[in-house]
Amino acid sequence: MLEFAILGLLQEAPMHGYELRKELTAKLGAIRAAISYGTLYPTLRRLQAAGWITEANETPTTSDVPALTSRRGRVVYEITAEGKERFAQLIAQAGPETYDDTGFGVHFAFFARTDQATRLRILEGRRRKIEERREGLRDVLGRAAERLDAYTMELQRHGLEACEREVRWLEELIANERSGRAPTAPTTGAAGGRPEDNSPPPPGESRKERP
Amino acid sequence: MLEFAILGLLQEAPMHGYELRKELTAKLGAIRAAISYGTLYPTLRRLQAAGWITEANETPTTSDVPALTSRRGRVVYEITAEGKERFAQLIAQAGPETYDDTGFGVHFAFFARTDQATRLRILEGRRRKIEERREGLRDVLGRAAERLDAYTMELQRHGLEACEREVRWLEELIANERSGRAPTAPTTGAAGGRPEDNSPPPPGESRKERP
DNA sequence: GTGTCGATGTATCGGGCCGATACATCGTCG
DNA sequence: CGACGATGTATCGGCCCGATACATCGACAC
Repeated sequence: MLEFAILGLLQEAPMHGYELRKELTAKLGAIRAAISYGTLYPTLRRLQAAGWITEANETPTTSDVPALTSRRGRVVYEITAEGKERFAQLIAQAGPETYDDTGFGVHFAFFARTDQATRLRILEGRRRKIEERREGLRDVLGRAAERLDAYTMELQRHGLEACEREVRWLEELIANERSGRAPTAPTTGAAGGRPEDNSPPPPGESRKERP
Repeated sequence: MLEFAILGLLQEAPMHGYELRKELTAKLGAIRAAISYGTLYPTLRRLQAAGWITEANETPTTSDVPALTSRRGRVVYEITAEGKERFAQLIAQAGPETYDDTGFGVHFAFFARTDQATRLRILEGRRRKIEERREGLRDVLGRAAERLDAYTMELQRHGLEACEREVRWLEELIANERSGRAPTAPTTGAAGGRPEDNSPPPPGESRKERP
């Protein structure tokens, strides 16, 4: 999962570890806590060993001061062609982990780089999974009610409500997706229409308007 | 976290691994997926090594079929006195992990075995943590809006809404707690299923651990 | 009879991810 | 000029997961 997120972020710009963590936190703050360095640095090493990222020479920034770089300094990583290929492959293939809380959140965060068919497939898979969880909770609340104390039941009830709300949210997103609009855009005409402009790598950054 | 849940469940009845997993899934279904056996069995071994649980002889069902027990059969675990002490200690001391999603859920699921002061402390700690997450999301949605694509923003928006809702839920629970009522119970009598298996260890209500 | 299928049941292994910890540089403010 | 917080890289022990293997049992089919 982290591998996916790192490859996705490095396609926007080369970065060093600390920066990567900040961007990761900003982008995924809704679905998980800040990534640990104890995870990040070994993962970077793993990605580098696999050939998906490489160390980029830190820009000497105009008038040199070259020799002083002997200090440990920042290590800037950039994605390789193989890395981009790997990212595309990770987007396309959806394993079961694509639909759990973290996996779905990470995939969703990179929907702007995902084609519409895949977006739809992921949203529907997620909906299915949440519906199953919802049914499980309904079962427990119904059949096993007298075996559970009031606090446990309240926890299930709250979880059930969250499931129902997420299903509704997904329904909306799926409907939007099918009608070719941007995420939540009951908005006015601002830049909405073209769903096909999400092609990933072009230098023109894909900022969609929604202020 | 799993250690906590196992000790809590084994105080209700001795159980073998498979059964433990089912009960765990029923009790914690709202907050996490089913526990993996690759976690459960090593954890049971760890708890046993620590002296907090022991293997209970499966009831030989009086005098018959003795030698046949050579088969691998089920291994029933029961909690020890040290285990109960450990559980009480884990309830009392609240580290940072007590307030993250999983940690809070597990603690909440055993609120029926937790004294009111501790319940209140945990609920307020959780509220504080969620409020911080909420502020973080508001920051991102406000300040960094133009740096994010529409899907990422929608994810944050949805996460923000979930935070706001959880804060309201916690507020309710805290108010109930202060007024001395059971969770959200316009329902039947006391806080629990059957009164006999509830309130197991100390009839003495308020153990004062206030620092 | 026997085949096989799903539920029950215990167990290991590689690997991802975490928190704690350590250490070094830099700008700023008192 | 010294303390402090932000920036920055890195390791280690340990929890937990998914995949996998294997064994027993009742039930239902053939």
